[in-house]
Order: sequence, then structure tokens, then C-alpha cells
Amino acid sequence: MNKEEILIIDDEPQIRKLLEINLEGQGYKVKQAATAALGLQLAANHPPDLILLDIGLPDMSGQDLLVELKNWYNQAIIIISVLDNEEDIVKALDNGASDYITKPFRTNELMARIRASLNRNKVEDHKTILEFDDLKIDLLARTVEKNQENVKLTATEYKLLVLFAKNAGRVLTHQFILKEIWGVGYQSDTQYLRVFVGTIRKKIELNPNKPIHIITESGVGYRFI
Amino acid sequence: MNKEEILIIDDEPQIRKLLEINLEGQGYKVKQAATAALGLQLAANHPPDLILLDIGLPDMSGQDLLVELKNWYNQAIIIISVLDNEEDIVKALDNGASDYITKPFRTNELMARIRASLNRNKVEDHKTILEFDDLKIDLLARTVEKNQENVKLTATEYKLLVLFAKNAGRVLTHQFILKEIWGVGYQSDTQYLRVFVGTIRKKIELNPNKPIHIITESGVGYRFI
DNA sequence: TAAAAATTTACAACTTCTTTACATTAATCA
DNA sequence: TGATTAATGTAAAGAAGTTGTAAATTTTTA
Repeated sequence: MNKEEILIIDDEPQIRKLLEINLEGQGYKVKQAATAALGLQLAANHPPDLILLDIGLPDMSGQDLLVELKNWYNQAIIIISVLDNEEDIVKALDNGASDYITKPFRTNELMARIRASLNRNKVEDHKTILEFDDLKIDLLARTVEKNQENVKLTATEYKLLVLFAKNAGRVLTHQFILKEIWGVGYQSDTQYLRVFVGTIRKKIELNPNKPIHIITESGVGYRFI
Repeated sequence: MNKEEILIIDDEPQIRKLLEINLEGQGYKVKQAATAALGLQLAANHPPDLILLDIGLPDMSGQDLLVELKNWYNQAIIIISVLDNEEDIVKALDNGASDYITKPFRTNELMARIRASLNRNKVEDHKTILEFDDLKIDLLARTVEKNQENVKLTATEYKLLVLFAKNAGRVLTHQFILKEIWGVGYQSDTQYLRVFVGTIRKKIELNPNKPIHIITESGVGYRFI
């Protein structure tokens, strides 16, 4: 099998080095760019399987680069950001980043995220039956089963669950979810989300107090597994 | 056994070629059309066992062609679409498509879908008696029995019940049902549906207040079990 | 033309959505 | 760490939207 390629766009040489060593150790092929301009060029020349993008770049805002890339690059982009900049993270996720990780990061965790994102690329998101452990969603029949038993969801609950399931593993921001389900203009009604996530959890989680499917990412949104 | 025939309607030659090679490799007979007009003509001349229809055709909206075909063509139509465009897919399913797959697709998956659809056709074609617990529908004799007792249904009630029974387990939207039974143009007359579902329930359900066969999916449609 | 079926109307019953109030949990900072 | 603040979760009530039913009216069928 061919080595999977990962492009790192980050201005700090020591971070690049650290990532390079770890990623190559995992058997990935690594390319590097210290500036947004170079990163864009490398990505365009030979699209990698995944991009690691530092959101705080000197020559161009990482956000702009992200938007630029997302115009044509359909694979996973994982954002690297300093810890205390939650606003940037949320914005990046809204702009289509698939995941984020904060500096300083534990390399194990980053590697796991990378594997998950690469996997997701491979797995078809065109399936009509989505399965997650004990949970099964049949998009054609429009039915949901937990342990072979039919679960009755309202129209909105179903829409929400499907949105989560189609983006399994990804963090979806409140904003994004609200826009997708309720449309533009409801983006401050995060309370809806809490109520609906609550009712869905009651229906699909074995233990709604300790959800294993719909995970809360405090301050950001939710992640479905 | 005769080779099963599959008609491909797609304007991209390379997709057609790809499909042709794979399908013939699986032992199917393949016909091709690059335009909606030609596809319609070929289908009419010699109805294939299954149609693969690209929803983004140049000369005619794939949705319109789908509606056109569904007027007389009773077998499986699998939609191929570029975008994972929820709206288009829902619309296509409402218009009677049996399945869909988005480009780029893995051929293995498509082959599996085709086999499944062809199988379903066969089963449906051959089955002239549909049974669900205490309910028995004889399509040839055009009779319905509840606990061995004959149930008298009007023409519309019968059509509706058969539609439900043939799609047992999946949710049928109001739109879809109205189009199938009353035809295009009645798609906002959901009140018909309520009245008819009511009368059918009175005739086939043990307890019409707590239906076990025709289940309401509020805001969406009905599901038959 | 009479009977049956389909359509339409009106309203009751029910389900789902939204909102509010408050409890619980997570994040922050001295 | 523990107190404080912010974010999330839950329950419940009222509003809004959907569905069900009976019955009157129109259309079709025999």
C-alpha cells in the first residue's frame, strides 16, 4: 500500500520537526510548509491525504487559508491552535475544519485524531445504512434501531441524529448544527440544541447521563461517535 | 438463465465505461444512453431490469426523467448523483427511486446495491401474496383478509394499502404517497391521506386508536409494519 | 336514479416544538 | 485546591403544528 501523505502548515520549526518525526514514525509521508503561501502551493501541486494547519500563521490568517483550501480540497484538515483561543477554533470548525487540537498537544492524541480523520476519508459517506455499535440508522427506510429495536424519533430529532451520524467523529459547532437543522437565523438558540440532544440521548444512549454516542465538547459543540 | 439487462443513463463517457466494464464483468447485459431523451427511448423500446440514472444530465433534469420513467417503468431505478445533496436525494426517493449512490462511488458498493435492488424486484414480482401477522393481501385475487375474514376495500383504499404493504418497514412521505396514488398535482392534499388512512385503519386494525400496522410518523408520513 | 365512493369541511385530539426555570456539571482563577 | 462563574442538562408547561374523525357535499358507478 502507498504511504499516506500529510502536509504540515506551521511557522514554528520545532513543531514541524516534532510532527515530522512522529508522523514518519507512523509510516506517513510528510511535507512541510512554513507559510500559508507555500502551503497552498504544495497542497495544490500534489493534494495530500490530510492537512495539519496552524491557525496562527504570520503571512496570512490561517482562517483565510482554510477557506481558500476548502474551496477545492475535500479531505480532512485538522487545526492546530494555541489553547486559549476558543473563538478561533469554533470559527475554524465552522469554516469546515474536520477537527482541532490545542498546543501543547499530546502526540498520541494527535496521532489518534489523524488516524480517525484519514479513516473517515476512506469510509464512504454515501452509505444508506449507518452503523455505530448498537445503533443503526437506515437512511432509505428512515428508521433507527438500538439493539435491533426500533427507536421512534420525531422529525427534528431524526434530522439531528442523521447530521451527527454523517459527521461521526467530527466536532460540530453549535452554530453549524443550528444552521443545518433550523436554518439561518436560529444560530443563537443553543437551548434548542440542549433540549434535543437531551431527548435523543434518552432514546439512543444506554446511560443518558454518561453518553457514549453524543459527546459534549464544552464551549464548542458536540461530537458523535 | 437469461442475462439481466441494465440501462445506464449518464452523460459522462468515462463513468459509463467504468460501469460497463464492471457490470459486464458481473454478467449483466449493459445498454447506455448519454442523454435523457435517448435513455427514455431505449427504456421504452426494451425495458431493462434496472436503470442507473445520473441525476445531473444536460438535456433534462434527472428528476423530471425519473418522474417520466416512473409513470410506466415499475422496476428499480438507482440514482447516481454528484453531490451528497440531501435535498436532491430526498426528492429522488420521493419520486420513486429505489436507491441512490453519490459520485465518486466504490464499484463494489454499487454492485452490491444493484444486486440488492434486482433481488428485491424479483421477490416483489413473484410474490403475489403479502402477509403481515393477521393481515393477508392477495395481489392476484385483489383480496384482503384479516384473521381469515374477507375485508372489503374500495379501489383507492386497496391501492393505498398495497403501496404500504409493498414498502413495509420504510417511512413513506405524504408527498410520495399522494403522488403514487393520486398522481402529480395532489401533493398538498394531505387531508385525503388522513381520511383514507382512517378508513383503512378501521377496517384492518384490531384497535384503530392504537394502530399496529399503519404507524404515523408525525411531520413526515406513515410507516407500514 | 340510488348507492357507493371520493372529496371537502370543521373541529377535536394528539404530538411536537418552544420557552422558562432551575439543577447539574465543567471551566476558570485566586 | 476550592470558590466562583460559565456552560450544559432536565423537567415541565404552554404554544404551535399535525393528525384523526365525523359528517356534509359532490362525484362516480351500477
